[in-house]
Amino acid sequence: MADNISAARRGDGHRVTRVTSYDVARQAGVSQSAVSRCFKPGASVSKKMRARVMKTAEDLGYQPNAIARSLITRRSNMVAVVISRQTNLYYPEVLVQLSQRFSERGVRVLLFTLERESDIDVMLDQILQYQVDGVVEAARLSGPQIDLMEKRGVPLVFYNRSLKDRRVNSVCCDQAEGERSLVNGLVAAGHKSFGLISGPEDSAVSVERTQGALERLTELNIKSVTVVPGDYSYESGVAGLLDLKARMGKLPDAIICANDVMAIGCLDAARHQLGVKVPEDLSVVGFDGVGPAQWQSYDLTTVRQPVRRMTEAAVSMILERIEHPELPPERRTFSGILIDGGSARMA
Amino acid sequence: MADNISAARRGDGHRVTRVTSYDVARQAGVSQSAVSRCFKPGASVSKKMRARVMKTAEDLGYQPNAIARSLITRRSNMVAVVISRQTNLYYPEVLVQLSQRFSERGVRVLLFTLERESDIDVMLDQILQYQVDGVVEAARLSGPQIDLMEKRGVPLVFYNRSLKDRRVNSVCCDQAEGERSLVNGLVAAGHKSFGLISGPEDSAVSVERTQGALERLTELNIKSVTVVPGDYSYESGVAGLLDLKARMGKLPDAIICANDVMAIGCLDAARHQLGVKVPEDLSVVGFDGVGPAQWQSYDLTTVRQPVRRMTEAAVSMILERIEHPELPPERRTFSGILIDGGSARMA
DNA sequence: TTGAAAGCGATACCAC
DNA sequence: GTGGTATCGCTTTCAA
Repeated sequence: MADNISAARRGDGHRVTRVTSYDVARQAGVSQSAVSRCFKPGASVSKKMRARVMKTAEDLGYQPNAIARSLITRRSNMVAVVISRQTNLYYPEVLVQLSQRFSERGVRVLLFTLERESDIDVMLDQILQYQVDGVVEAARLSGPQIDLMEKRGVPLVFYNRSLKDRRVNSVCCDQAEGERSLVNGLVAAGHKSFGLISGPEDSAVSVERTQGALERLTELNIKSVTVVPGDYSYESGVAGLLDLKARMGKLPDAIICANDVMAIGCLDAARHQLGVKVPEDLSVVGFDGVGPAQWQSYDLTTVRQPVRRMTEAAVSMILERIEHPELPPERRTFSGILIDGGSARMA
Repeated sequence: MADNISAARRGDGHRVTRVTSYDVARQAGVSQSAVSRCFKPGASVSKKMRARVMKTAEDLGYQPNAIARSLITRRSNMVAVVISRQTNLYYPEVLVQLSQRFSERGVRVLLFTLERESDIDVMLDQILQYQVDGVVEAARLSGPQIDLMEKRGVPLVFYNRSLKDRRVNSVCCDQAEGERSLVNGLVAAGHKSFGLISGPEDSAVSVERTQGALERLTELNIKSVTVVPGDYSYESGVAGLLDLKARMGKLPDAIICANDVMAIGCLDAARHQLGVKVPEDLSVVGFDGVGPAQWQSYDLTTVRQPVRRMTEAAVSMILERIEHPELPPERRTFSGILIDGGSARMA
């Protein structure tokens, strides 16, 4: 331990050990604790000391080691964000916003993307090992999985998913309400027969949307309703349209898709494969309000999720829970914004 | 320190201290080092010991603390991925793939998204503090910034950016080559006048694309070429088209856009605002090969980047550099794949 | 205000 | 194969 500085480099110039607070302390002729204090906002250090230490820190290129700090403070300042591959592909805005909001608040994001839902157990272990302060889940978790996180004392906020029979923190867009308003508009405009293209079965959001639409259709006494499966992809929107036509014998008056990307696929297939006029002969609606939905070729009628507000809510909710773990579970539900585009005849 | 287990909980059930290897050791009646060894693959532990330890670890819900491990091993097993907001919004595939590839190799991703390029200095400090083992930069870095990372001994791989006058690790798609092949096809098909919509000035990729196209046009002795600025967004594709028309007096034969999203905007504006037939009266080409480029409304002629191969290359390049810091800088350049869609007349 | 010393929770190098 | 002990780089009492 004689000379950390020279020992810190190998012949090839690659640093082997980093500059530590001890190095700074020695160089500045102060104690190591003093150095530590200088980097702690609001600590009691004399002006002279601070200036001296900061100067040598700068010279040596010292940066406090966040890993070591985390070990002693038991705060990693990292939050895990778990997002499904699909969500980021079809709705990248969410991750971008979350990342930005956390970054503004000085919190680092450890990213986990899920290819298959089955990978989640391994991932939870990883998340726990990395001692994140909290988790934002834009994916489904089973009861036992939630139990695990709770037992470990890791605050958890669900983004756009929540288990009905469980008290968890969540930020959601009101999927059912959004669907109901779409149905209301369509029915009021005279549509009589409906086709629905649902999303992945394992997506709670997708189920809520399809259920919401179905319920409202039933309430309004609409009899002709057919549901076909989809998986949120463009291709499944195309296939869904053809599927509906085959099953119903002819096209319905309106098609309600569980997300925008499928609606876009459906719309494209109607126009380009079947030569059907949208919205004159067929109305198509989606959900999400993604960028492409506004493109002139589509001008989709849809429900936009208030992503900015939702991500802000999720971020502050998790940070509050980190500060105050005793806070009771909270559910924040945001209404979507009906975008009356040109892909559907609405009242 | 008498009873960690009971001390580990407060009245409300929130864990305050985690289960450590000491807890497991005590419970299992073995040494703490033994516990550690059991969690290290390939360590010499007897079957009996391993079984015993794993059992109590399971019972207690013990997971090794990755932070503590990182501190002693000087390996965080985390890699920083720096990506611009734009890249993830317009081209989400990249981040999804990178994340997936790292995850497969047992490496965690610390995500940094850049809103403005100016934020990058603060971010680099953050990256260094968190002791990441390496960095994948899908953003521009200045010379001094690269110096900083090198001085700190953090391996760095650029994704689709590289400084000409610097030896750095990078994985790139050959932007210029891609543009040249687009130009070749367009010129061979008889297009005489060209409009170019460039991307953000601070994006090296965008500059390479526009330059590549310009060079080839010059080589082929095409005189009528106008360049207008864009920013990669759909809106700037729309504006670019109108801008080109205004500046040239009439529309060119072909428009070359620095990315797909602008090409889509351009195409939409041509068809829906100007009533121009694409590709009959105007050819439009893009670059990237994003999902929407293949949608039936667009069927864009473009150059697809081999994202899968590129992300694989970036991931293995950075992991190799982490294992062997002495490896010399390497540049891997991939050719794009020409997608001969329906938005341009090509030879 | 400052410095000495005790951890945080693991790994790794020792003897045994 | 197993257990003791010295780190890793920091924060945090506790005296001075």
